[in-house]
Parts: sequence; structure tokens; C-alpha cells
Amino acid sequence: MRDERRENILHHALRLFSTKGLYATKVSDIAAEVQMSQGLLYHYFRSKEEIYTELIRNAFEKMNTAARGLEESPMAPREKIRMALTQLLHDIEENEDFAATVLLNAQAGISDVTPAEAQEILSRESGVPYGVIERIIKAGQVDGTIKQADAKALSLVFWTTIKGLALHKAVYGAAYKSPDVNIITSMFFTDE
Amino acid sequence: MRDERRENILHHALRLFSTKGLYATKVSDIAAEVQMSQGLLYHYFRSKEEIYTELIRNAFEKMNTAARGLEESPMAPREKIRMALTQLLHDIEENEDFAATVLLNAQAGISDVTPAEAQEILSRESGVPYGVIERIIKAGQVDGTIKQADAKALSLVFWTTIKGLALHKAVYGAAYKSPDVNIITSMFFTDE
DNA sequence: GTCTATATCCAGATAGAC
DNA sequence: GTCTATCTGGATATAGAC
Repeated sequence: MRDERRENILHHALRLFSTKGLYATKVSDIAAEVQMSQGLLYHYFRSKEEIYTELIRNAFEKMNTAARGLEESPMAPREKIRMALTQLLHDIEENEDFAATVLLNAQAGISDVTPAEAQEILSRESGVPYGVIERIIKAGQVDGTIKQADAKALSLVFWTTIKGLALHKAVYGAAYKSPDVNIITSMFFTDE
Repeated sequence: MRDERRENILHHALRLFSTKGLYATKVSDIAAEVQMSQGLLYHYFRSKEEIYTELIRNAFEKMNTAARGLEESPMAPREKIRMALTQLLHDIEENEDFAATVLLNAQAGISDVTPAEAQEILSRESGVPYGVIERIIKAGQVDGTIKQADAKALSLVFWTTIKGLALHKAVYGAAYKSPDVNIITSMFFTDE
């Protein structure tokens, strides 16, 4: 029961934080969304910052678990890249929470006012997806299916492209449509 | 004299707004940066929101002037794209204000708490760069130097890639290095 | 668990002296 | 133009009744 209530609060807080930011989101906004009094919210979380930090923690747990799963899967490097991009483009378009999560992490990384504990998670976890993609790209360069360019730079554009699209989705909402995956893969793949 | 002072305030406010956001940035933060008392700041601007809106206005004026200049230049479409990307990647890496400006506009577009006047500018001006790139791409598809894919989607990835990189620069600061322009152009150009 | 009421704090903006 | 002092409002968090 209690956990369910907490989940509900986190769910609504994610939307608010991702669009308004930590500071512009008032505790009363969150309380109104989940339809409880402002005071009651403090029976589930100690502070607004705790809610925020919890969201950052969840986000990295999911993302990095997925990234590590991809790395360990038996697919060829090129197919890993195609599959990951396909999935990510789909999630940005269809999964409201996913786009919001990407955005939240981006904002948390930028902002100087991000709570200390959240910053700690960021600095510990945020490099993981970059490392995973970089290693997959290097493997693909060995087997010749991925272009010979700096693997770090390719990994960078992989993720910044995704973040850029998530950002765009956040602005245009339902009107957003992900581009064809082949446009993106052409940065990475040889031939075709 | 007065204008110079205003410029200085705008300059410092841009840094603060782009990293902390409108709400988390206190007027006292800005005043401290430009080394004047908080009260004095109100002799130059009516409110924090006015500073913010002025920055958004300036950002679009510069960006859209540059975009229109590119469109009207006599270069071939493909060269326009290459030149624009080269310039943008360079500006993100070297020009602190540029990356901050891109970020500010992105945040303003997302946030529900963006001042009404700034929102109005956004909705009026934010489509211009997309339109310019889309038309250049279409011209390049006619002359065969740009890939046959949905021009709207290509224009979307053009700008979201730039925004994604600007966002990354905002997080990693001096450690940031722009990727080779050829990685990005490979999404757009035929052959090579 | 849930609410209302409230204490406390702090930021935006103003007033008024110099 | 510039500062300090202050008013005012609003947001976080707590207290205490039910």
C-alpha cells in the first residue's frame, strides 16, 4: 500500500520535474497531481529533494541495467547498435516516462543546484551507457561493420542524438514523430 | 554606459539561467556575479523575467538572422549543410555563450513556467531554423547530393543533434570536444 | 493515514538615504 | 547611480486534531 502510494507520487513528480525543473516544481503541485494534501506528502518522503533523488536513482538503475544487458547479448555489434537505436527511438515516441526520464537526467547533469546525493549518483553512473556503446562500436570496427572513426566520438553522437530527440519530444509532445532509424544508423554503419 | 551595464547583466544572467534555470537562479546570484547590489539591478531591469525574456529575444534574433543568411548565400545546398554544421560544432566547442544560448532556448521551450512573452517569441520564431534546413535539404535532394529521405526528419535530426551536443557541452564543460563533422554529415550526404 | 493550520524562512521587489 | 533596509508574498516543512 505504502509502496504503491510512493510509486504514484514518483510517477507524477517525474512529469513535473522534467518539464518545470526541480525548483519551479512546488510540493503543492505534486500534491495536487496525486490528489492528496500537501502535508500528507511528507509522510511518504522527507523532502522534495528526496523525491528528485529517488527518480534519478531509478532512472540510472533501469538505463544501466538495459545497457549492460545489451552488451552481454549474443548479437553482432552492428545489430546491437541497430536494435538499441530502434528501441530508443520507439521509446522516445511512445513512452512518456522514458522521454521524461532522459530529460530529467540531462537537467540534473547540467544544473548546479542538483541535490548532492543525486550528483553523486550522476558522477558514478552517467558514464556507463557511453562506455557500453563505445565498446560495442570498437567490436564492430574490428569485424568491419562499423565505420573507422574515433569510437569515443561515435559513442558521443549516439547518445547526444538520443538526448536531443528526447528534448524535442518534450517540447512538441504528441506532435513528435521519431525519424527513421536508418538516418541515424548511417552515421555508424559501413556500406548500405 | 547604461547599455553597457545592461549587456553585462545579460551576459552573466545567461550563464546562470542556462545552468540553473530561471527559477533556481536568484536575483541576488546575478547581482553577485556582476558585482552590484541587488537593488541596483532593478534600475536596469524591471524583473528577473524581463532579463530572461530579453535573452530569449536576442538568441532568436542572432540564430534566425544567421539561418536566413545561410539560406540566401550562393553556395550549393550540400556545402551549406557542411558549412553550417562545421560552424555550429565549432561554436559549441569554443563559444561559451553559444552553447549556453542553445541550452536556454531548449529549456524555455520545455518549461511550462517560461514567462508568457518569452513563450510568444518561442512559438513565433522557433520553427525558422528547421524550415531553413528543410528547404536546403530539399534543394540538395533535387540536385542529388543529399540522401532521399524525409526532409522534415532530416531537418529534425540536424537540429536535435546540435542541441544534444550543446547539452553535453553544458555538462562536461572544458572537457568537451566536438565530434568530427564528417560523422554528422554522413546522415545527410550521398556517396563518400 | 489524512487533513488543516501554522511556523519559519527566504526570495523578489520597493523605498528612501546618499 | 548606488546602496542598505525593509515590505510582502509565497513555499517548505511541521504540528496537532481527527
